[in-house]
Amino acid sequence: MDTKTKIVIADDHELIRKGVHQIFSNKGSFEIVEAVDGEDAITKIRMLEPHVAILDIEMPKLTGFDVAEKIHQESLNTSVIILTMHCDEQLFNRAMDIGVMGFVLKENTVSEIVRCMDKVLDGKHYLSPEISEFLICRNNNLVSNATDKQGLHLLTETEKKVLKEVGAMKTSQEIADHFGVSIKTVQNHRSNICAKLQISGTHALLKFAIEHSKKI
Amino acid sequence: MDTKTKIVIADDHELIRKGVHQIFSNKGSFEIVEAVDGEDAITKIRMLEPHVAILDIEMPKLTGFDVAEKIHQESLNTSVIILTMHCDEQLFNRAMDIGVMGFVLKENTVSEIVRCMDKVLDGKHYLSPEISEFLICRNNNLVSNATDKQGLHLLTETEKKVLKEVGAMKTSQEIADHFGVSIKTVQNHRSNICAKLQISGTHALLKFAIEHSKKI
DNA sequence: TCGCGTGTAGGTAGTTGTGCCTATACAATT
DNA sequence: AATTGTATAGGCACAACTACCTACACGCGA
Repeated sequence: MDTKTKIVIADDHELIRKGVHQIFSNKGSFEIVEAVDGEDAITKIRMLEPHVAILDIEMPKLTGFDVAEKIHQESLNTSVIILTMHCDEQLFNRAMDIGVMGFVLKENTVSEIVRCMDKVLDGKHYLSPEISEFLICRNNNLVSNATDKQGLHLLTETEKKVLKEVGAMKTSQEIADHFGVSIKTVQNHRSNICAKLQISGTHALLKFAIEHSKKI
Repeated sequence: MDTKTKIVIADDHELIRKGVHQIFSNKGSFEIVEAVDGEDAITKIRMLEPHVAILDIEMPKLTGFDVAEKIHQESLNTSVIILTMHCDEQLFNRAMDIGVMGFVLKENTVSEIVRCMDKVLDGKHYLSPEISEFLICRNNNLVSNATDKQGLHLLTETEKKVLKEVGAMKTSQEIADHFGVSIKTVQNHRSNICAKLQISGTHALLKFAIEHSKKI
């Protein structure tokens, strides 16, 4: 049985790689692979499919975000920890959108990286406290997202009510019963909503409704 | 000129009060006042209007939340740091709703409290990384309870990969193409996943996948 | 009054996913 | 050698949603 936790460390600075390598090689059951740039990283991640990939953002050829996006697109079973020097809100937001599990600053202590690894291996998120500020901003800004509102404000009240029920995982029939109308009416509303939101596909509306349920 | 930073420490445990007191009295320019319960705290905060109030949640007479709410209602110019033993999602959400600036666990290190104080005095938020998970859940409007994970660990690797793709809004056909297998295989995986997760209904799996997409 | 948006309702066809079967192949375990 | 778990693949009936149509009633503004 291979009980070792596989991790890939990608950073173009050898010092950082060695430092992280040192931290976890001292901790026992880790199988550690280093990558010197983004392409090297994604190649090794594809091969090994490690439990965790620790990625620098600024690397030659591919950024850490590019690598994280590929991991996500290819549905690789690898959690991403971003290790960066920059405490920057845009960078952080991009990381959250891609779905990284950890975000640690290089200025943080060694114990921070270890705690992050523990949490991520436990399937949880870990953010350096320095950047929790950004997450709170993100949290408070949820309602006023320009692109989302463009679509939503086009909807009539009835359509919004229907969309709300769709987001609550109700079928068209259930919605029709709830409002005392025909199922065809509900289906028409759904079609019209799709058209206004410019979405198509079998379950695009359901996904939209779930993701925006709090804003409707 | 009074250049000292005024802080009030409210906790019914003397040991905690003395500990925090010690930390900041060693750091120089702090004027520190202790309070033994919630009523004592709000009285002293009204009088002094300190820059920061460090509040325990569980205190006699008034909880830390009650005190924080009064501070907010009376528009006192005092930032609140909640210092608690419990890493609890409900408590955290309540704190965020009231508008506290800091949330630190007693199990955290001393340096954590100092960093928190620095950030809050700088007008920023500070959250213990242990609870950033809750904020992400809050952000994503997710529920992170144990029952979810109990289901997830039953899944095989292939099933997890399929579930991941489902959460990315891919159809069975697209997933089949992506993995180079038959659509029937994918549909079988979906059925098996539904059975293991004990969910049923036309779109229950899609909803589950979307809501848990970050954890798969 | 005419047009437009809105809410209502129906038709038909096609796609997608579920539920419930069978079945084969392979690996690990018993 | 038999069993179990996993991944693979197919059949069939049914449910749910989409896509693209028509149609009518109502109210509001030009």
